[in-house]
Parts: sequence; C-alpha cells; structure tokens
Amino acid sequence: MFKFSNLAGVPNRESMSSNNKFEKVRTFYQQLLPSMNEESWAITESVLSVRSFRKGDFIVREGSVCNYVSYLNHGLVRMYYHVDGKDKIISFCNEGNYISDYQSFLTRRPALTFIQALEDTEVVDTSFDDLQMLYKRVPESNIIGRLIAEQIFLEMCNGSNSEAKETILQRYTNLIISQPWLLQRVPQYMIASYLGITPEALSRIKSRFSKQRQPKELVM
Amino acid sequence: MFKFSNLAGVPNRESMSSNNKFEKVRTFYQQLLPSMNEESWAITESVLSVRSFRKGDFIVREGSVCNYVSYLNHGLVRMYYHVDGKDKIISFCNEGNYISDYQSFLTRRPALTFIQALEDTEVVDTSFDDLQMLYKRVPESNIIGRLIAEQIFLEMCNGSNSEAKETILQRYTNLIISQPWLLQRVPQYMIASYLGITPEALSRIKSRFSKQRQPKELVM
DNA sequence: GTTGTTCATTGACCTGGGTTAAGATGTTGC
DNA sequence: GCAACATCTTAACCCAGGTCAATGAACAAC
Repeated sequence: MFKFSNLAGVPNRESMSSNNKFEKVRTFYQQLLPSMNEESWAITESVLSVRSFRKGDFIVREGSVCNYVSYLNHGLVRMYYHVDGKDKIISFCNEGNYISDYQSFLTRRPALTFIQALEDTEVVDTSFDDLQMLYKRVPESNIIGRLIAEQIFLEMCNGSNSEAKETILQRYTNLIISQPWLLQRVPQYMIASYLGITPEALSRIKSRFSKQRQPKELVM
Repeated sequence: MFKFSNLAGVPNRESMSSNNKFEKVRTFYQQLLPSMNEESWAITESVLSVRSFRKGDFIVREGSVCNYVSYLNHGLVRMYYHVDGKDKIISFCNEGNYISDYQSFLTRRPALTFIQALEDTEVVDTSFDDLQMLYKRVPESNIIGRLIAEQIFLEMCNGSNSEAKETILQRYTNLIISQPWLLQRVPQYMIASYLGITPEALSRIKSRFSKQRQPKELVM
C-alpha cells in the first residue's frame, strides 16, 4: 500500500507531442536515475502496459494479490480499507504518482486494501514478474528499486509524523494548502475518512474554527 | 525512524566462540543475500564499528542528524518523540535488529525522534558515508539496501494496519503474545505510550478485560 | 416542475480516554 | 531500619469525537 510522489513533479501536458503513453514514466525514471542509459530504458519500457479504469472501478481489491505497480498517467484514486463495515481512507493519489498495494505486491499475499478510481483513470503497469526480471537484467534497476522503497518509506514517515504530532485541524489546513485540488475533486466525507474522523466531526471542527477565527480569511 | 527485524531471527549465543563483534551482523547479511561473496563481506566489514551505551544513554537525539544504521548486538532501546512535552513511543528494538532514525539518515536532516537505551546496549554501526561508498563499490549492496528498505516498509505497514484495524485491547494482547519479553523488560507506562494511551487508560482497559472475562486465564 | 439522491450541517446524547489526585506497592540508597 | 522515588491502580470529572436523527442545499432523472 503506497503512493509515491515524484520528487520534482511531472509537467502535465494535456496534449503530448508524441502520443507515447510511456513518456511520463520515462521522465519519472530519468529524474530518479539520470545515468540510466538508452538500452536499460528500452528493456524497462518493453514490459510496460497500459490499463484504463472508469470512475468507480477497482484497481486493487481486498483479498486478491496486487500484481502491479502502476504509474498514473491521469486520473485520481483512493486507497482504503474496510474496518467495521466502514471505509478508512489511507491516501489519495493523482496523476504523476505511482500507486500499488505495495505490501501485497512485495509479499505476494492478498491485499488488505482497496484501490478505487475516483475519476476515469489511466495507468502504466509494471508486473511483479517483470520487475524481478528487471532487477536481474538491468542492474541499475536495483538502485531505482532502493530509491523508490526509500521514498515510499519517507512518505509514510511524513504521514505518521503528522498524525502523531498535529491536531486534526492542523492536518486539515495543511491538506488544503498542500493539495488544494483535493477539495475540488473529492467529497468532504472522504477527507474526513482520510483524517480519521466522521464527516460530522469534520464539519464541527471547521465551523468551530471559522467562528472563533477570521470569519472569511480562509476558505474552507 | 525504523526498526528492522531479521527475517529468521539470529541465534542468541551469549558466549560466541570467536569474540568477533561482527559475527551476528554477518549472519544477518547472509540471510538477506546468501550469494554475497567473501570479498564483498570483507569490504563491508571494513567499515563497521562498535559503540556501547549505558542504560539511559541516547543513541539518537531529536535535532541532530542520525548518521548511522546500527545493529543491536545486545540490549534494548526505545524510539520515541516528544509531543506536548510527553513521550510518544514509536517502537522498541532489541538484540538482533537494526535501529536508526532512518528518516533522518536518508534525508540528512535533523532527527525528529530520540533513540534511548533502556538497558546497557552494544551496537555495530555503519555510517552514512560508508554506506554510500558500499552502494558504489559493492554492487549487491544495492540489493541489500532495497531489501532492507522494503522490509522496513513492510514493518511500518504492519504497524499501521494494526493501529487502524484493531482495538487497543487487541493490540495489547497481540503484543504480549508476540513479544512477551517486553513485559519483563519495560515498564507498563511505556507500553501504554507505545499503544498511544495513558498508563491510567491501559490500567483501566486491563481491569475491565480481566473482570468480564476469564479471571485468571491470561496473565497480564 | 417533481422526485430522488448525495452531501454537508447541526443538535442531542453517549462513551472512551484524558486529567487530576490519591493510595498502594515496590525498590533503591542510606 | 527509613526516606525517596518509581510504578501501578482506582476514582471523579471533563471533553472531543462517535452515533443517531433531522434539515437543507445541490444536482440529476424523469
């Protein structure tokens, strides 16, 4: 289960000069390991494949093994699990990031999470077997694999740190500052689930805040 | 910030036939990557160094960069941060595991955590610079680096999963079943901190449980 | 238009854990 | 022995957030 943001972000060109679906993935790899050569990329590209999902479709289901790490060409997904019959959202992931139930992917055990498209979404997949092949045939992919695992780890740390050290209000305001597009693209009750509270509680927190502080300074 | 348990566990021989402080580390590496050859190990071993800590000493302090990943030859440490003037324990780590503020280590930024010896402790260090050197001079160390990052990630997942899906009582009972030595070696209030509650709350939860259920079946 | 649906909000009530304070039981050092 | 300290437990009270229910707004389908 992971979301891996590109270090520098990928330029979002709606109409690419070439209609190569792998172009953005390549940029992603090149930023991670600039020294990667043409031959290594050719091998890497040869195993990539594209899948498309409609809004509401499931990319990963609880109970089945997650067999891909997937780069989001465009779209938006949520990762969540069921707990007591309710959804607990772990993360959102939009275009320019990798998504996977990496825990299931690495362990080859059934996923504990769902990954669901919140908008029509297109991904570029690398399968588990292909990745193992790359680790053997393309030596520097081990470096990439290490860097990615490290980045995933760091993202998880940031998540835990903010969960542990910040109030829900702080986390909420950080969220709308760092990812303002979230508010436009996902309903509030999903934000609440992501923050670990009920929609009612989030609503109360917001109104409490906007009453006691600057009435119209910050749009929530 | 991480604790990395060995996959298979390391036999705990109190008196080693040779008094080589690096023997256990070598076993650890060999279990991760059996194909590692003698030359690679020689280079790897050449950068290792030993440090000893007394009970109460700090191995990592909040605010200073963590410069090592450290294998625990023997002893017990806790990793925690200050939040509102209180300690929030993230994890315990005993002999046979690696410990580091890996977030600080990777990013070269000041640590957010403390790592403190709860017993007299001996560690085998690998410094950041040495590790980067190994990544260059010993190619397969990238594989080890990747596997370790992946394992750290998986451990973190297990932690989040149980935090998200289990009640505190379940997490407590799992803890005393999976790591019964913890109860003997750390005070209850640290367990409470680790579970994210106050010592008073843990006390109440335990008494609530032992009253309604089998009075003497499970020793808590 | 009307109906239905989805989502946000608000109120009333409940509960689990925090807080504070007080004992009880060790344990350590002298 | 005694004093000082650490740890665990229990009780009383408080409060943030959960739960349940009602209302309202926005929007789609008909």
